[in-house]
Amino acid sequence: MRTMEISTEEITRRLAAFEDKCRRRGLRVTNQRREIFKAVASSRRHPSAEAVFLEVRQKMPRVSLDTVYRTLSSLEKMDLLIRVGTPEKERFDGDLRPHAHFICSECSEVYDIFPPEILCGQPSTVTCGEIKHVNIQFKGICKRCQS
Amino acid sequence: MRTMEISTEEITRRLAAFEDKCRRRGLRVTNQRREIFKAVASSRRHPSAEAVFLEVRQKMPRVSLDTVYRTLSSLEKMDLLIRVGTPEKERFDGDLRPHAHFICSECSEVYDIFPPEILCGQPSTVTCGEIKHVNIQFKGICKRCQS
DNA sequence: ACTTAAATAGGAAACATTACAAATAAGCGT
DNA sequence: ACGCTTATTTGTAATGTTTCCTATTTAAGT
Repeated sequence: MRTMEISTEEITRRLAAFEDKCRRRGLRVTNQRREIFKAVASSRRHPSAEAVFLEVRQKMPRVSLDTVYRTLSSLEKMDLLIRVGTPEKERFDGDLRPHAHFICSECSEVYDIFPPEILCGQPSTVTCGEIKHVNIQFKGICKRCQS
Repeated sequence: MRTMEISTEEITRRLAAFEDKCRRRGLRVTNQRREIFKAVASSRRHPSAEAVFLEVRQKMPRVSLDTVYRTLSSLEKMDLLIRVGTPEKERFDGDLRPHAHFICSECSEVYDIFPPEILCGQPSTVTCGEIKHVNIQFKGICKRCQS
């Protein structure tokens, strides 16, 4: 299995970009935000809010779950992560490259599927498993809400 | 706007297919199941469980919410509908033709996008609205759970 | 260092969804 | 058609995730 780790240099670079983005928007750069961002950006595991909470709490034992949820939402608004809605709970992905997700209906694990695998794979099979259902979602603001 | 209604003949045909499918699986054909199936199959509105509940309750005032949830899940297992996970609540779609969904981030309305529109549309625009994020999901059973 | 508005912690609330035990009814054989 | 068996439903309680609220803390500019 491919490693789930991302290089320290990459994280440092993205952390600096994150802090820049906060300042440009007039948002304060707090330790909580830094740690929550790092937890998502450094993982390829598509962590849930609770997983992020447990991870961050190792370094900041007093962090609250509310802060985690609030911060994850603001990171999403800043386009620093995307939300992956699984049937049971929300999970978060710091990898912004266009890609699909394979969600296991047994264990709810989330696997990445990058374009070549989608385009070249057998009709209903990719290396992650057997595809049963496809759910392609576009999110944005509809014409009715724009006017 | 395109009509949201589906012809009575089509509904009758699909209802018969649904009853057949139940009997083949040894599931009892109850009035609750019939009404819940009809509510989803006859709508193009991607109703939530609560919307189905309110619709069905018009004809069956004593139907319970639990029955609606249970039945929607079994209809999904029977491949008679698909689940559309929106950020706030689950919604259900009786249209099984391969198509994508556009979810408004303001009002959470769900619009259908059929392949030609996806393939021929401008990069980040379809007739539903302005696309901000794409979430392509494949669901199935992963290799780890298969073994 | 001081000020001030923004952000956080902790607990309570809201929300959708599921679980449970008692009551009901579908489908079968007679 | 009648009753029997057991799956299904009902009504309510419980669960689990996410959000709200207020006092307290803290980042960042003066």
